[in-house]
Amino acid sequence: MIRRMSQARERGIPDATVARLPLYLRALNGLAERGTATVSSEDLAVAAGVNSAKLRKDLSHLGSYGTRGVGYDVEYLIYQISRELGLTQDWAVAIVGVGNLGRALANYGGFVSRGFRVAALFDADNGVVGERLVGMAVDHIDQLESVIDKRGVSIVVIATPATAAQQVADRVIAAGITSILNFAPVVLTVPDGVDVRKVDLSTELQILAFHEQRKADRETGSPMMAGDWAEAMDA
Amino acid sequence: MIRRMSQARERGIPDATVARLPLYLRALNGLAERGTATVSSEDLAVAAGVNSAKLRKDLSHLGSYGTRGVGYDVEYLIYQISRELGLTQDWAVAIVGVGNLGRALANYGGFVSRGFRVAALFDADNGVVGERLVGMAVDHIDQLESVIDKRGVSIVVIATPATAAQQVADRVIAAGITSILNFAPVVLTVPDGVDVRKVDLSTELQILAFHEQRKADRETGSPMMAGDWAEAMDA
DNA sequence: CGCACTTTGTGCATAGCTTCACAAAGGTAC
DNA sequence: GTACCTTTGTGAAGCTATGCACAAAGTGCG
Repeated sequence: MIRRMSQARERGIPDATVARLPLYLRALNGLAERGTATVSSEDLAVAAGVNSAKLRKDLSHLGSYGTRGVGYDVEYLIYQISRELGLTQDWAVAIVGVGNLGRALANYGGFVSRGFRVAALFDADNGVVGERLVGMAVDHIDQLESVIDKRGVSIVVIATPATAAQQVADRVIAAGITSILNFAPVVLTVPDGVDVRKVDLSTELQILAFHEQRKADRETGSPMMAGDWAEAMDA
Repeated sequence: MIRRMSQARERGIPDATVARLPLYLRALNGLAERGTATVSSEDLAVAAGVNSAKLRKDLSHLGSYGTRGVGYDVEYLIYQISRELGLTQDWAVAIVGVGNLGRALANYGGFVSRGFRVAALFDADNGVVGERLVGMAVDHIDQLESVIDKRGVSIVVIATPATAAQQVADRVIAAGITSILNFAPVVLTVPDGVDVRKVDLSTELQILAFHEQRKADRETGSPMMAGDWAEAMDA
């Protein structure tokens, strides 16, 4: 096969870049709504909250879609990023676990937006099964494999209690799923080839607490000493 | 001031390390519940899903808390990590926006767990104000500054619609808050010294979609061509 | 006491990411 | 057509993070 693309595109966009593309896409959509036709890397970088050199390097991994002296065509760049991210096709998403979080996710507007569609909802609780959300009846978890198969689900969101998460993961993987978004606070063990992304509220809070504490320490100049273990453990 | 600590502790733990400490903490809590007294870096690394050398290096940034030939004392390490993360004190957290997501967050068990306490709930909708959740009445957003001050809130979770997020951020920052966890899909602009962490569902889904597409491309060997813009834009 | 075994803590090489700085490329005005 | 202006795309340097591999430090047994 001939290597058509410029060397930048051969294969493999850095993970750090992929993680930022959604950010750029959102900023671009905002610009498009306001009717902006072209944008410079500098302005887009400000809108996305990143350094402009980084933005240009990120975009250069997709190809050479800018015009020197002018900037980037907003609509065209939206299309190119969407295509790269695989948003020009529709992804059928299943949500497992229709508790508070599952409901929030199902109702989340940006969810249904470009490229994603809630195609199935599952719960183990018979009090919830049958309930309708966003025009979709909740199926019993027993139906997991058959419904996933029937509706062409390719991404599964796990919003169950921590104790159920691994079991759900095992089942959906056995059913052929290779992309999982996990909200349960556990480390999922999965075979190679399966992508798991984790969203973890308490982790984020803990990281914030760390920095908040650092700021407080810096002001008072009195970090806690290392020797106070025994005392503190009494609490 | 005398530099007491070993050189590893002088100041500044790498961000990448800080981001993993909550993970280790969770794994350790699991071990503690099962009654394990000591654990090797190898076993803990498996439980946390990371490389053991990385785990040891991460822990070495906190100090030298292991015993060669034995491993780490589980309880002691839990305490040290908790202390480093600032979880030995209680953080009062306010949730702004009591929609589906806000409710899910307020009810989230792991939230209230070690170190964090929901101290205030705010909403702009008078239909929601006054409602009780987790033993806490929802206050009107007008009361934001006074309630934050009165209850000693130091971390704010923004779970509002995207359009309201920046405004809420501006107000809580003016009220002295320097740590924000943002669930709204917007880039918040904040002054130096304010930490913002973002949790973004659609970003995560888009990253998954990217990898899912890559897998599909690899199988069929037919990535979409770059020239099809005009056609695709008709859709 | 000494030897064999385990496991930590870290020096070092490597890989990946970020940022600077600038040449190359395109647009515009006259 | 030329001179000037703007902005991209990228080489190169610096920084951060990762993972190997091993010396140092501790345990336990005979």
